[in-house]
Amino acid sequence: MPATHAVTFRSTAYHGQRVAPAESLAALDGVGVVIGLRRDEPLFRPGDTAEFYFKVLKGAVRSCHVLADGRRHIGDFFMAGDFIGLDAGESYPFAAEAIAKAMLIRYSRQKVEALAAEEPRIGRSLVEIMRSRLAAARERMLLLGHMTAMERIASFLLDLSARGGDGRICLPMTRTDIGDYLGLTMETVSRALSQLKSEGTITQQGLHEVTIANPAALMALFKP
Amino acid sequence: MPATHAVTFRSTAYHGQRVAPAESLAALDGVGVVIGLRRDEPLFRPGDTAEFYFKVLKGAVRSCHVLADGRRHIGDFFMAGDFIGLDAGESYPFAAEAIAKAMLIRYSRQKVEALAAEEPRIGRSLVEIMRSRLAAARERMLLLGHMTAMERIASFLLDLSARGGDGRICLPMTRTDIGDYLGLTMETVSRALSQLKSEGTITQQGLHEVTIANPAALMALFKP
DNA sequence: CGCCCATTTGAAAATAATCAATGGAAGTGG
DNA sequence: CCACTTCCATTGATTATTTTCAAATGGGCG
Repeated sequence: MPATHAVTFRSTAYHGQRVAPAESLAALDGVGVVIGLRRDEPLFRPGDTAEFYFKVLKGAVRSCHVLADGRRHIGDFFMAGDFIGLDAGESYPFAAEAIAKAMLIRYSRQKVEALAAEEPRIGRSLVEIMRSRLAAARERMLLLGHMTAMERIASFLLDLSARGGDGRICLPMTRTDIGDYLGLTMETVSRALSQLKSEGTITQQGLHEVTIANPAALMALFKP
Repeated sequence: MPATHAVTFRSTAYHGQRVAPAESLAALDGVGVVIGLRRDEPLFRPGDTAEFYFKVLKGAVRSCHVLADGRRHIGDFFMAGDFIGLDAGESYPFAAEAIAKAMLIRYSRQKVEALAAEEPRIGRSLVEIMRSRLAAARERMLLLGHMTAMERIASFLLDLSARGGDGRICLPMTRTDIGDYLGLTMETVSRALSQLKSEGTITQQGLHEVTIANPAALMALFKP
């Protein structure tokens, strides 16, 4: 298999600064298997033995947790370049499902751990990645605990924009997904987006793509 | 210095299962300095170089983040046995202050990292601790994003009870602290506690100590 | 091309925040 | 050691934001 999946190796930090790409993890390339998923197809279920790590190549994946009474929480959206499962223990504590048609690499966790044991740099990269995850988690707790609906949406859009690269933001997930990620209802998400649209802060190109027309206005809404 | 601080070495997981004590970290004992803090005295401020790790021996510490408009978020309450700073990068991303008179051990971070570099088991313990922190963070995101006020309070009490050991729960922090930790106002916290008291689910021994009279009732409120 | 499902929008209801006043505990200084 | 002062907690009334319920619109996929 050519170097297709050796090229980009982004950190999986969501909010906050991106850590330096863990170059030492490049040692992992070549030990992975490519797999494909259809929309809504599960990658794994909660409680499954955490035998693998994954990296998203194309498409998007969500991690989610469903409560006894049906409420659903989405822990993360994983886009191209993001890792899944690095922070699992014995088994995965949540489910992972494809949001849209997706392609991933699957790494044997055992092999990675073995590499980490004999090559301290890999172990350190893992720690670095986990640090950045924790930083992201802290920021998201702040968001979920203390921000208004509009602030959450603004933060979400800025975040995706920072990850996606240019101005066009791709939103492969549904409004319900976004709501379950931000602790809001679908309706509230929709209303917030509509308001941003009517104020001219964002423009919409189809349901699943928006552009930030006025970044300053968005940033003014989100003040950490 | 005697083995006073080699005795208990609890994981710092907040919610969720406790990981096995990281025995290999016992190698750290003997390299720490004991320090004391008065009520509200800062341990460090956001942006300070993260030169040290700390372990709480006695008392309690909070980590907090103040937004531009004055809203305050408390990231964690650290009680006896808990570690502070393990997940920091170059500098601390938040402030840490004593909630009540506290005693801690201060470890040189450099020394710990050096130990970790030559002794993979220590590195692995760090990863384990961070894994459990991430698991706790995930659970708290779920809480902050999808739980009602009463559910948050129930979870908080059960959590403290699990950490504290026996039935008596010590609440050294103010109601405002609890609110800032759970994403609620002081008044909402107070009302929820009053309701639990009037229902006979908890009893109160002074402002800063409660007992769970009916654990089943609390657990019924908190359903993950 | 047509059906189905996600989205949008509106109106009503609920939860928690805010505003406000009282009561009580802890800590200070004489 | 006691009294004073200050801060914290409690409780009540009101307001605001978000959820819930409901209907209509529109896009995307087969």
